[in-house]
Amino acid sequence: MEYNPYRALIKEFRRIAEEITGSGDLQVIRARAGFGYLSIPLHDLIRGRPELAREVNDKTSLVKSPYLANLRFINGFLNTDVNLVNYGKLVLDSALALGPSYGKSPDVKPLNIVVEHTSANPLHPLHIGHCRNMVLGDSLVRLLRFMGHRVSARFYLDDTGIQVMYLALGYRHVKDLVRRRIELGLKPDQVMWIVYSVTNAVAEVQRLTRMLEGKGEEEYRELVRERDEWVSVIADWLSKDKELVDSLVKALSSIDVNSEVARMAKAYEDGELGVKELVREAVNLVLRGFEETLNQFDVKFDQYDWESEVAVYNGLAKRVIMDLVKAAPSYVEFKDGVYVFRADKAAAELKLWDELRLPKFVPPATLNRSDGTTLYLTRDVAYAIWCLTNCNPDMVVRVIAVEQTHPQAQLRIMLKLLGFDASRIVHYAYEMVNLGDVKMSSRRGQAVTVDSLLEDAVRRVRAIASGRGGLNIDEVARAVAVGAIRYYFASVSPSKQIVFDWGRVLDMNQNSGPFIQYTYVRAYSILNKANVDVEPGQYTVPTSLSQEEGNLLLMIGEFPETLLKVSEDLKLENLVSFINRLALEFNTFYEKYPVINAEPGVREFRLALVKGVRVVLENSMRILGIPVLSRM
RNA sequence: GGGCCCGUAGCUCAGCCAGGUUUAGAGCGGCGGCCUUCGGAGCCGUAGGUCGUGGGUUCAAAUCCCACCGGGCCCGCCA
Repeated sequence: MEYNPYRALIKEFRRIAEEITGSGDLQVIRARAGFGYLSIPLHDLIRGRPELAREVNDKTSLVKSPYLANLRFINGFLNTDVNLVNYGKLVLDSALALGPSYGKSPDVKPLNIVVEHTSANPLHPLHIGHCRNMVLGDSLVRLLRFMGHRVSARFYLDDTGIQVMYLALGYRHVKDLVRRRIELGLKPDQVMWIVYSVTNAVAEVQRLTRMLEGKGEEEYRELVRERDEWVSVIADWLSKDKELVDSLVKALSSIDVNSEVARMAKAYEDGELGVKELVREAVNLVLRGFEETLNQFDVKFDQYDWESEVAVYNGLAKRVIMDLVKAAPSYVEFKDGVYVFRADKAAAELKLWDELRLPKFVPPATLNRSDGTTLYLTRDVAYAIWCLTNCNPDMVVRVIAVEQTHPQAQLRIMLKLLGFDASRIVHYAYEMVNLGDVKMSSRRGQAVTVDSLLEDAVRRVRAIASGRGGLNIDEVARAVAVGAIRYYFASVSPSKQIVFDWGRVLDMNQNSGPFIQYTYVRAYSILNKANVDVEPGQYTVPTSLSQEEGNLLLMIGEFPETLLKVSEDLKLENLVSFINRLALEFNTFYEKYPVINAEPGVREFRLALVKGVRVVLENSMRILGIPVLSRM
């Protein structure tokens, strides 16, 4: 048995090649189709040494190895096939014996890892941008746990930001209406979205109206145009919930929203009781909505870190500024009541680019508002310090949109200057999700929510599944929809922008979550019907294998190595494409060869093979959070 | 103006970090087939590509380097 059969195979090949060539440090690559399975380029070695080339060529036929076959020297490459009878047995025995742990690499040193993800501001329902974050983050959590690391999944809850105060202010005036709607079954974050967006719109209308005074004609027109946009935001919400919006607008009309919000922000940071209660109540309502959505996708957090608790009330955020002044006075400027951190200067003078993986340009950062309240970045530094101190992580993976590259770079520089090991903090950046040519704006009420995406997917799946009897359609539809959505977001490199396309997400054909689930069901039902449990060693690999059987053995053998690389690079999309290839190959095999009705001997082998495929599919699905179904 | 990311088939994307062999891979969509066999959300076949452009490095470039073109994001009291 081997935890990583592929690696064992490579080791064997390298050993033999080194023996033949008398040279060490050879690089094994996958052979191109038609040239065997593995290959070692020897061009450098044999250049100008024809006698060595001849020697290598002669020696290949003498090699004896249980795992390698048909070693030959072609075009400067040492190519080899695999002895599938022996290697295939090693692979299957390993997959069968290890089962749910097949793919784990026991020599990976277990680390303490914090994965912080989703971390949406508690203002409105999660939208498809958050969905990408959530899927990536939760899959990383599952992946790293599978590999044996101790992972803490954390949601950084920004309850201190100015935007939350808009939500809380609006909520103060329509509490009863909000409560009634939630009691009637509306999702709390959905209701609070209206409150947040309308309050924001009223604030914008007020601000723009004030700006109109004494402006020239052109500027005046521009401001009115901008104001009209916000008026139409209110109008849109009005058409959805007239009672709530009417009474909210009426209540806010007598208030200077912007200055009240600023006052509340200060009061909340100071821990003033009334405001604190109000904000917590509002935030908790939105959070209840988040959790409903997260549960649908089986996303669990070990901890919600409330920013006010981990960064503000403990005084850390303010101390960050003072400590920075002390530790790096030449990089902190003070003017007009505001501290500015010269990240640009620090990065350049201390040459931190490589150590902290910084972009070549990092802009300066303002650390506080002139009214004394803290800014997000400063609180974020405080949170990082809190996290490094309290969670004792070897690595902190933060799933955060790529547009925050600069603030995240500034954060690492500050941490470094404050004496912390900032290189442990990894900004796992993902590109944004667009709706065609419009950028989403939850503030303006323009966003596709995760809930609506899921419901649409469920509807779509129901249409396909309704023809099948004897199963709980609703439960299955939900699991398949979740699988489709998770697969889609995990399959695209985080560095690529996504133009959101319902058709692609809801595609249930090959290269999709449902396709993987379906393939698993096929494997499962064969094994279920055969009703025998194949154990390691209870079968022999036939000498005449089909192409498909051989490919499946090789792929099962590659799984641990693939997974190891995926977990080192944090590239989930490579796991996705691996299982898609495996599923394609398995379905080809499935169509062509009987398993249960195969002749004795072959039957046992094929059952073992199917079981091996099932093990790899199941482990992969668990890592990607694709629900595992036995019927669908 | 500066920095970062993306550009591969009509469309959506792997492959690039650690270059490798003669035909650069998937899916969707086209077109043509397969329901007497373990579940057809499947399978088989077929058409479709100057790997954005131009240089360079190399025995060898989609992959590394440089320049340019196209798209996106960021660049001090939002997050």
